[in-house]
Amino acid sequence: MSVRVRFAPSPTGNVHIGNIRAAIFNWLFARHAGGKFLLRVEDTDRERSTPEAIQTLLQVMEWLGLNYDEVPVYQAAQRARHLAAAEQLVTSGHAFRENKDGKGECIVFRMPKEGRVEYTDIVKGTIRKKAEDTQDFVIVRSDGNPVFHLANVIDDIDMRITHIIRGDDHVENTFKHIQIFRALGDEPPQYAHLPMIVNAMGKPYSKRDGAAFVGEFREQGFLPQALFNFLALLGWAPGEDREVMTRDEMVALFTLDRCKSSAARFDLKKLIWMNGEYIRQTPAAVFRAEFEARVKADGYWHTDLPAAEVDGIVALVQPRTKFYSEIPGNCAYFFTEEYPFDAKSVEKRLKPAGVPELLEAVAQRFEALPAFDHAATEAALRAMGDERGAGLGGMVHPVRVAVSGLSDGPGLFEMLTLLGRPRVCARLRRAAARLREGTL
RNA sequence: GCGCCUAUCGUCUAUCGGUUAGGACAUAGGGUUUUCAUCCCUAGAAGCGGGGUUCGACUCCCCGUAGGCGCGCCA
Repeated sequence: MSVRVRFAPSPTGNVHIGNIRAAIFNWLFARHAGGKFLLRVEDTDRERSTPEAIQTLLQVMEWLGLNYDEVPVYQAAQRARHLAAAEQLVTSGHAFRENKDGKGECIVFRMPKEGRVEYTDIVKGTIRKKAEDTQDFVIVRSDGNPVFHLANVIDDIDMRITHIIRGDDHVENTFKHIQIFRALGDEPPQYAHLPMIVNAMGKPYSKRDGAAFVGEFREQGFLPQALFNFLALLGWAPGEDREVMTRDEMVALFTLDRCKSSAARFDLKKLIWMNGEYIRQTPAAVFRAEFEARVKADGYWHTDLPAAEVDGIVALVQPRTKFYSEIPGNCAYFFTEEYPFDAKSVEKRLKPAGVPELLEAVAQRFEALPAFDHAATEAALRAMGDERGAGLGGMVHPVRVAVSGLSDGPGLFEMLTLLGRPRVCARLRRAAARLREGTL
């Protein structure tokens, strides 16, 4: 029988990283096996399941490249089918009607009370408990609506799901689900319960731990490939010390028996590192599009910059970018004369005595240069550093801060060349003037 | 409270009874560089505790401890 798995989120407007990680594992499993990856939208909560929420869900999946097969199933549309199954269970004696607490008549599923229930979880091994430790549970509410457990199982039957890969907060539910499958005369599918993702404190990862939703990572400028790769490695390891992998490699390597069963902490530092790896691999044109979007959103962008200059900026910025949202703060000086100055850098590099004179002397020297390029500017600063006994560093640091407002960034001479002589000299003189006025 | 699950460097993990317990992130130091990033080198850093089983346990079993999950007419 060919593999059929599903991702069954309830659309609430935000997709939690724990859920999307489950989707990733399902997807990898299906693609590895050459099976089907299906989407089932569990939209029975009419309050939260808005069209916008469903759109968000679909967008997130597309962004991460989680393409699904077949037509998505909307659980709310299966209501009649769920209720029919409940009737069938009543008829066969596996369920009964009851008026609990006077709330009206609901349908309760009867759990076996003798022996033990067990199942073999692909990642957790055999899980068993005494039947007496399980309890009957409601499958149709007194308002006539099917409950999660019922709907979930019926849909899995209808979709001919072969493997259920989900978070391990469902291990207990599985006992219930298995009994429903059997009561309906179906063999339960295979189960694989994934460990939870926890925060730095070892507690379940939530909103309070920073970004918890996929959309937030996207906004911060994480690449889908990086997030995908990173999340895939939370609870799974292909062995052989493989970490940064292409999607195809992950598909080829993925197996459930290499999944761990203990909780994994979300290490943002490692995600940031990995994202940097992916950004450096990104084609320049792709990076440039995102770069432009980010700078525009921040208001610095102007369209009259020659394309070649933008290319130059991108070439300097891309190699040192870890995530896109840090771009505007690092690049303002490429686009405006009103670039902000970092207070600490000003204090350290521009406040010392003699700096205004030094900046003006540099401007003068630069203006006298026959050509304003990397070699010439470097030679000029080296010479001045020697003359003044300040060394190259003594020249470079004040100039960098004066010209960019920051103490770190691309190589200074690449930066100067890109900015061009007029802008560089004007900035040096203006910084000197402002230092004298005390407005810096 | 009852039940189920889990337990290797700070973090993600490798190890399927025999290893100097390996890799990556992070950290520290060094090299390259004008800064940052990259790149390279180096260092420190781990088997929760106690019993077994075994010639030999991180690995298997039991107990304890800690944590997680579940115990809804939520999903």
